[in-house]
Amino acid sequence: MVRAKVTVERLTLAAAELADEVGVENVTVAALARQFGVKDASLYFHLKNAHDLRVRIALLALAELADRVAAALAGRAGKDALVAFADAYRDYAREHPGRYAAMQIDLDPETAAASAGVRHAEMTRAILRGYRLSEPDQTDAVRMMHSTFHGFVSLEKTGGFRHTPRPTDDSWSRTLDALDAVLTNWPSR
Amino acid sequence: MVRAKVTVERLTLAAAELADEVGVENVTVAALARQFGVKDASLYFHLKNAHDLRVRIALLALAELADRVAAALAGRAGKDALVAFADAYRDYAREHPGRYAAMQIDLDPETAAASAGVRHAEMTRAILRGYRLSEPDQTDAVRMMHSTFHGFVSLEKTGGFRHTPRPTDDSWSRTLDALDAVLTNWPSR
DNA sequence: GGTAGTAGCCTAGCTCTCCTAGGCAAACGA
DNA sequence: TCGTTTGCCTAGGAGAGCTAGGCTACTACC
Repeated sequence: MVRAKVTVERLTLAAAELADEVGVENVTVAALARQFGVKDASLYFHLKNAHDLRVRIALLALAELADRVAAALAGRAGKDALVAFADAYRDYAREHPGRYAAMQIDLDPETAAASAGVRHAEMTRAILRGYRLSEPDQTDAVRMMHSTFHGFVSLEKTGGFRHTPRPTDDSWSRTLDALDAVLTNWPSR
Repeated sequence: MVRAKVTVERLTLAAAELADEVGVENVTVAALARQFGVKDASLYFHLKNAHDLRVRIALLALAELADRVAAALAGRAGKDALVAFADAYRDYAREHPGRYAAMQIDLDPETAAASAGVRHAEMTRAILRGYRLSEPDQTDAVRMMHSTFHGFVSLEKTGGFRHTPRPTDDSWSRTLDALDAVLTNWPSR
């Protein structure tokens, strides 16, 4: 009998794929065990508990997304960089709805600090270098950017835009135009 | 023996309060039954299933929020109206985190169309009358506004802003300033 | 005011998930 | 070769979701 070579990494990856297919809330230890041809109890050798599994999906997703954004950002500046960041973010969320949803569970502070989430913050700030904003405007702008991206993607997914026929792609690019405009001309107090 | 007078309305309200205390994901038919001093199986006379319960919480929340926003909007226009809307939205989300989370579950199209969600859309459009935007800019602006509000509130709740010391209240009001600025001067193609 | 119907609860019982405890066997290092 | 560790197993309990079917109390109607 050949051992199945179950590792935390393989479990996490399989769980992430499962999440994209059936949603994070349906990612269950039992289902994962079935996929690996193993009893559910056996997985508790690798995982602390079910919540631990979801956290691992979240961390995987944060790292993957950070990689994508970094790649998209390479060699760009100003509005180019803004759009590249935004598109990479939205594309990832649409390709991996389960992973994206997992990213929204709140991590405890230490875990969050050690996650790839900090890379996002750094990269967002990097974009703003093209817009010459100083603190605390920069922090406010980062928060607004992130809010806009996350809010749009989130509402698009849950169908919040369905009642109007206009293609969401169009609204998305116009929203980015608006964001670029307001960053270029950030209102002073 | 006095009958407990369990009705769908009372169940939904109790469930909503439970959601605010322990989170929607922990709102269980069994827990609700315990609160009413009744066996869990009995509640299936009033509810279709557990998902039905959560949907009812969502619809309640949408209606409550629409009422609040409507009240906040009365007699205001322009930026005043924008800020009043936004604050009402954010305050509701912070006072009722469970209800707010329930609002994010995706309703099937018919349910959504019959919900108070449409009132939100109408009121958002009403705000934009102060900014003189014509279609399709208006739709794009509505979507951007909603995205910003939802994104900010959502990230604030899950701790997405925790890594920077700046008070979120300040970022919030500056974000609204920025939103007002970009609505006033919506970039033309 | 008796009686039929229905509303509203019950018990019993199934399935599924999460998780713990304790056991056994394969792989590996000394 | 012989422990030791690693990685799976079985057994089993708690709690959630849900169905089927039964009992009781209130309601309405003749």
